[in-house]
Amino acid sequence: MPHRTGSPMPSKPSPITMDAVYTAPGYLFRRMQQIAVSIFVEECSAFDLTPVQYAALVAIHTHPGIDATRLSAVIAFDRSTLGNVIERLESKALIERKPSREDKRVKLLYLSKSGATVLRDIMPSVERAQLRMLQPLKPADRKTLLGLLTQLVDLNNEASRVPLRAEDALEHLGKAG
Amino acid sequence: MPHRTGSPMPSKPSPITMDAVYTAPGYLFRRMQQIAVSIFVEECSAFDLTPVQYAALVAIHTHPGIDATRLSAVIAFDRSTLGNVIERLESKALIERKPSREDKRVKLLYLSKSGATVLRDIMPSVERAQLRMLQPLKPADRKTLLGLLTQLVDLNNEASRVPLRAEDALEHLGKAG
DNA sequence: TCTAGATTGACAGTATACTTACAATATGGG
DNA sequence: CCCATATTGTAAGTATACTGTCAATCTAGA
Repeated sequence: MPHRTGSPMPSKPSPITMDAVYTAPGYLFRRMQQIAVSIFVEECSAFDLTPVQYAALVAIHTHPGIDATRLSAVIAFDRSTLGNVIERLESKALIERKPSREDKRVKLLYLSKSGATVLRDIMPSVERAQLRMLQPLKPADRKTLLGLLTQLVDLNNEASRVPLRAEDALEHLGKAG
Repeated sequence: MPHRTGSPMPSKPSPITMDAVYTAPGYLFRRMQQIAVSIFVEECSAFDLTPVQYAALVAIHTHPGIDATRLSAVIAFDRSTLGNVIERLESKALIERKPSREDKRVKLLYLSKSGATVLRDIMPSVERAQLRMLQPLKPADRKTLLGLLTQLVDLNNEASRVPLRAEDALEHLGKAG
């Protein structure tokens, strides 16, 4: 078979079918994300918390006094998006924002009492949701899928616009407000 | 082991850690979706099409004269969301909307000439994007992951708010405008 | 046939998720 | 010490993705 170097070899155009969409990884990831959010919201409806708001609460619980920029790195959200999330959590009185003494630009984040209560109480519902997402698969397949997904997300970390930087969470420890 | 019936057995509360978030399927699906969109947009930047707009174009190409409600079932989007997507595709002149003669409520969707051209030309970029998403895995693992994901999305179809109804696409065939 | 109920597209509202831009503030090199 | 540069939070703009609701229209049962 002849093989040109330089520009990529023009291959036969693939047929444009819905099947090509349905079997594409990108489509499957989007679908699975839709399904996951739907299940989460349903299981946690009593708490009026979205998946993102839940993740933010956990991170603030784990890193009290973290600032918004570091929080965005720890849960891999965009900084701008996170601003709105924080606003909503504050308006629900689940978190508190206090200005830092050391850096006038920074607002440090803490769980409120009611935030800590909600977080503690929502855990069983969150776990139920996570189980339900994988429920249709055989237990061995669940493990396989989780393992491969974990690998893939880790290896593709830099490909996303907001890479996860879990280690950033430690940097606020010297900056108590 | 004692076992109460009625309410679920209260199990030991799990520790609240970021690791619990990072290993949860819901988190991995969200991350993977972020990464997939980022790769798609990067590879297809020359065409100024989002993944959703691309899927809509393919579906309209495959089912010319489909209406918005049926389109939403075929690509598993919410009907309201799809309205905006259609508007944008129309404003870019990639599709055309024509009122149906048989049903005054319905607007039928068709690819424009430039829509067909864009769709044909974008295919190689889309394929490159789909490959890149799974690139970090060994080929055998890519197959395994895709297989499990396909199963899971299919078995969880009804759990999402907007289940896929691929067969709905056929119903417009009697309704030519 | 006539009307109760369903469907269709549109709109408003909420919540991610990203982009770029900006002012206030911090920091480090010269 | 001072200024170029970087960081922080915020805001405006775009695009999903869902919830409702609504009016126009269609359809089917009594």
